[in-house]
Amino acid sequence: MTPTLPSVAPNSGPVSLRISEAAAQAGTSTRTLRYYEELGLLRPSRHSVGGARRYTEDDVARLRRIRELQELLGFDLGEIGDILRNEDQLAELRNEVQAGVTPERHRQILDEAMEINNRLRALVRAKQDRLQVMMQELEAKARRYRARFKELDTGSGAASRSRASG
Amino acid sequence: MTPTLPSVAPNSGPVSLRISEAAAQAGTSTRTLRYYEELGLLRPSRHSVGGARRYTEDDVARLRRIRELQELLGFDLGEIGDILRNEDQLAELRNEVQAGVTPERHRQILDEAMEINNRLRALVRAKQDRLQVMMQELEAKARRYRARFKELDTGSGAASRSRASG
DNA sequence: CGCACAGTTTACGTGAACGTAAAGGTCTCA
DNA sequence: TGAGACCTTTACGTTCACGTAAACTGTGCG
Repeated sequence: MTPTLPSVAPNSGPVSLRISEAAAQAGTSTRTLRYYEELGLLRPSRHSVGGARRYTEDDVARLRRIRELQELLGFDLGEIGDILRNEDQLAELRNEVQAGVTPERHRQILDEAMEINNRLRALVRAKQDRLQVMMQELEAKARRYRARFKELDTGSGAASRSRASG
Repeated sequence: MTPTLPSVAPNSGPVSLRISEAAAQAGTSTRTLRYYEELGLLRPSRHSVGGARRYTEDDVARLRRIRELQELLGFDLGEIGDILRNEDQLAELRNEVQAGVTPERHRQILDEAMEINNRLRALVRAKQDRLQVMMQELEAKARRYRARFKELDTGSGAASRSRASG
């Protein structure tokens, strides 16, 4: 049988997923997760006693985030690393793990985060605009196609076929 | 000097661009154009006497189309080839180069085009939706960042810094 | 305990999309 | 008639993002 997780209690604490499960939840492979870890993008929050990677739901969320930045915005993994590292710094500040941080440093990190945020939003807007243009072109084409279908149907008395619906 | 184009008349007929110019207009490289040609994606409409590639504005438009499908929708060059080939078939029909085409064949090609069009539109819509979600998340983050800036500013009496504007 | 499956590291392989260099041909101008 | 910028083909190189295989370890069940 497939080995169950080292469940201390039947279902307590943050649910730990093995690597194959985490990969499946994000629609990717175990190799990909190990590769991301190698690049410093995604570290499992925990390990089993034997050293096997155990992922939390937050880890999976981070993984999904990576995939979105990659597939949707077209960043390479290096750029994604830059983005994530900055957010991690910010998270560290919030957790006040770093009590001895100066307000200047705090402000600097916030500035960086804001700049990245601005760049991302600009990029998203740009993509949205381009997609809208493309969509309009596609719709125009669809209209032309439909017109040509009508032409064909009226031109010949043939019965209308199965047709992909707009 | 840079050799001028074999201008029969100062500026008549479809403007022919050399490969470097066409590449520049699409923001890519000459290698890329030759590669696309190798894959059957983009053939220059004309050649110089000596055999050099000459691209029309339509060729450049097609090139830009390829880049959009690649960068915006994430297709690989093989899939883009499928899409373009179908559209080319349709264009051939319009030009009635193929006079001996049966209405059945005509309808079949139109059906294929419509199906591709539907798939593309669905994909664009999906991307638009995902981008919108991402944008909302980014905006939420931006708001949190701004709140933290205020925290910092009121917390200390320091002068406000240069700040990235939202 | 031992089986079977999942996980581990290490390392080489792969496909896509070009980059780049070599060796030569072409086109226009001076 | 060069000079020089641009072009050609051929072919090997490169980067990214993993895939895949090998050899080994760990985990849970019967």
